[in-house]
Amino acid sequence: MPELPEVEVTRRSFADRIAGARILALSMGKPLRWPLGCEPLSLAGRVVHSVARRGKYLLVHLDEGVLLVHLGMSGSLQFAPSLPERGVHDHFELSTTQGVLRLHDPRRFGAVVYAPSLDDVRAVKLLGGLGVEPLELGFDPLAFHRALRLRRAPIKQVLLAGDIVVGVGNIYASEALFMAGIHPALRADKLSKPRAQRLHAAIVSVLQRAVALGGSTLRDFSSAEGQSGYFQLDAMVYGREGQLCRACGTAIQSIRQGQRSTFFCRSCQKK
DNA sequence: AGATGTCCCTGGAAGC
DNA sequence: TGCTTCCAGGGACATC
Repeated sequence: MPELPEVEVTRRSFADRIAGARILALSMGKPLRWPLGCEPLSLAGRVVHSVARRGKYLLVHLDEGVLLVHLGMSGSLQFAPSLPERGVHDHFELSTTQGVLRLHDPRRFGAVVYAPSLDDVRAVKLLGGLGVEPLELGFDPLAFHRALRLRRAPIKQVLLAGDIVVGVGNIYASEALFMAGIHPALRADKLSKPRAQRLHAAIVSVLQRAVALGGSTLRDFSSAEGQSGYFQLDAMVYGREGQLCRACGTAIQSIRQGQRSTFFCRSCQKK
């Protein structure tokens, strides 16, 4: 599934090549998560200025307006001078003077939304509530601790909510909590400052490592749809229920938190 | 306001 | 073998 590192690798894979391109046509397949929000033909003639990222959203900046692209859980983007005939799961296509940008998304959890600007209500609704970027300087250990102290929900669910820090998905949340030795059901406001700092470091570490492996992930992902990603190959706890903890040998447990699976080691991770 | 539950969608796996 | 059910995932939204 496309996580923050894959979204970033995707961005880098075509940002430079599409910059400066003039849009020739835009066409949609089956409905995605949200409507585009404008008449597709009205974008013809506009120029792609740059491609940025915020959380798991790609921001395709045009000379006027911006396209917000989210890959959902099964989405992938291709950009090439020309592409093979469209398949049944290709639901968005942008033809430009420099190539074709295509979204392939079987489960259609993804989205492409047009907003006149980032200040527009549509963009603010999607991006306004996002927390800090975990791999940028704004992600500060002490500020992280202060933010956690205001939350009574289980730490795993607070991480997943994405309003304190973005990019910690279901897999990374379990892995980072294992790395920090913290039980996923612990109330966020019960983390001591040192433990919050450990968790902060674990999040940065786990995401940086994923970014470093992102290129191979992307290749795997596009060629092997639905295959377990690179991360599971050496996950410490995610997806390993019943298997032995790589650190202490205790059987890994699985619980449900907010309709999501959480994996942890009851011996290594304490409340 | 924060917390919680629901829903969107498809394909693959598991159960009958 | 063929059916049904469950599950995965991010995140907006409604409700309390």
